[in-house]
Amino acid sequence: MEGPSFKEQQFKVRENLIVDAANQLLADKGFDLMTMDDVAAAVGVSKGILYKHFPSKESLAAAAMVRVLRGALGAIEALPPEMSAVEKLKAALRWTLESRLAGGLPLLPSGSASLQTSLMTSMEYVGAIFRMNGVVTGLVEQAVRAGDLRGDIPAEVMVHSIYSRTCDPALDFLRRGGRYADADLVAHLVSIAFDGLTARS
Amino acid sequence: MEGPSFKEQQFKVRENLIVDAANQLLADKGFDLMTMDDVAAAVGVSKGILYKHFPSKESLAAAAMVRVLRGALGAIEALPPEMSAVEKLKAALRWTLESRLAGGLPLLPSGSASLQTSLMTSMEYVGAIFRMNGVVTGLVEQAVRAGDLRGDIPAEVMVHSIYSRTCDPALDFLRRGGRYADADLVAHLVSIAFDGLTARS
DNA sequence: GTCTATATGTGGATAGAC
DNA sequence: GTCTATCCACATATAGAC
Repeated sequence: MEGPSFKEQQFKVRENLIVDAANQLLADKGFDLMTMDDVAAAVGVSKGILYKHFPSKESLAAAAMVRVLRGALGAIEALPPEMSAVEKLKAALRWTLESRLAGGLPLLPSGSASLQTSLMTSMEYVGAIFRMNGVVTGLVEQAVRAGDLRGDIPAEVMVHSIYSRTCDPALDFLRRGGRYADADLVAHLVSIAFDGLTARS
Repeated sequence: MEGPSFKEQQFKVRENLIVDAANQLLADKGFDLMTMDDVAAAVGVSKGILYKHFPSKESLAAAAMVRVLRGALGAIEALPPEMSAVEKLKAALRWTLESRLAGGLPLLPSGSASLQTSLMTSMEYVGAIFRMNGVVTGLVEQAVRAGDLRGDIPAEVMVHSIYSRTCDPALDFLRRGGRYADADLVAHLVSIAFDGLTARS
C-alpha cells in the first residue's frame, strides 16, 4: 500500500528537470546544435546520468516534444466552452506564441533522419500528435461551418498554416529588433494569420 | 586583350556546379546536416577541392544564399512596371514558393553561431540582404499608401511576415501528403498569406 | 545512482604526392 | 589543380570505480 519510494520520487523529479533543460535548449538552439553535454551542464549532473533516463538524445527530444504537445492540448481543452471555434483557434495560436516568447517551446523537428524515425516510432509522440491534429482539425471544420473561416480552402491546408504560424521566424526576428512590446507582436502576428495582410474593404 | 584562360573558365564553371550542389543540399537538409562530403560527392570531386574555392563550409553556404538573393531580386525587378505594389509582392512570394517546389531554395540560416557571424561579415551577403530589404519595404509602404495593404500594422512586421511565408513549413508538409497539385498549393498559401484564414464578409 | 574516463564515429579542414 | 590520406575537435554513448 505504499506509494513510490523516496528515491523513485527523486528520480522522477530529476527526470523532469532534465526535460526542462532539454526543452529550453531545444527552443534555444534546435535539435542539431543541442548537445548532451549542454543538457548535463544545465541540469548540473554528469552526462552519463542522462542515459539512465533516456536511451538516446532522440528519445530525450521526443519526451520534450510530448510534454509540450500535452501542455498545448491541455491549454486548448481548458478554454471556456462558450468560446467560438475560431476564437479558440486564435487563443491557441496566441498561447503558443506567448510560450515561445517565454522561452520554453522547442522548435519543429530538424531534418535529422534519426530524430524523425525516433519520433515516429514513439507511441506517446504519435499519439499526442494524432490527438492534437484531431482537435485542431475539428475546430477548423466547425469554424468553417459557422462561416467564420474560409470555405474555399481545404481544411487541411488551413490547419497546417496555423501550425506553421506557431513557429513563425518573424517572431524571433522582430523581438531581436526590440522595437515592439511582446504583447503587440503577438497580437500583430495573430491578426496577420487570421485576417491577412490585405486591407479589408 | 585576351579573355580569361581556359582553365580560369573551367574554374568558374566548377565553382558554379559546387554552389548548385550546395544549394540543393541546403534546400534538402539544411546547413547543419549538410556535410562537405555530401557536396563533394554531389559534384563528383574530392573534398579538398571545395576548399580551393571556399575557405569554409560557412562561406560556401553564404555564396549559395547570395546567389539566391540576387536571383530573387532579379525576379522582382523583372516584373512589369505597370503592376501594382501588392501584386508585385504576391508575385514575389509565388516565385519563391515555386522555386522551393522546384527544389532549389536554401532554407533560412540555422541557429549555428558560426554561420550567422560568417554571413554577417560577408559584404556580398549583407549587401544583398540590404537591397532586398529596401525593395520589399518600399513595395509594402507603397501598397499601404495605395490602400491595398493594412495600415494598422507596422510595415516592418508585414515585411517579415512575408519573408517567413517564403519558408513556410506547411508547403513541404502538404506536398508530402500528395493530395494537392503544386499550383493549387502555391495559390492557397499566397491567398492565406494576403487574405488570411478568416472568411471575408 | 553518480561520477570520471574512455571508446567510437563523424565531420571540418589540411598535408603531401602527382 | 586534383586526388588520397590524415589530423583534430567534438559529440554520442558506454565502461568501470565508488
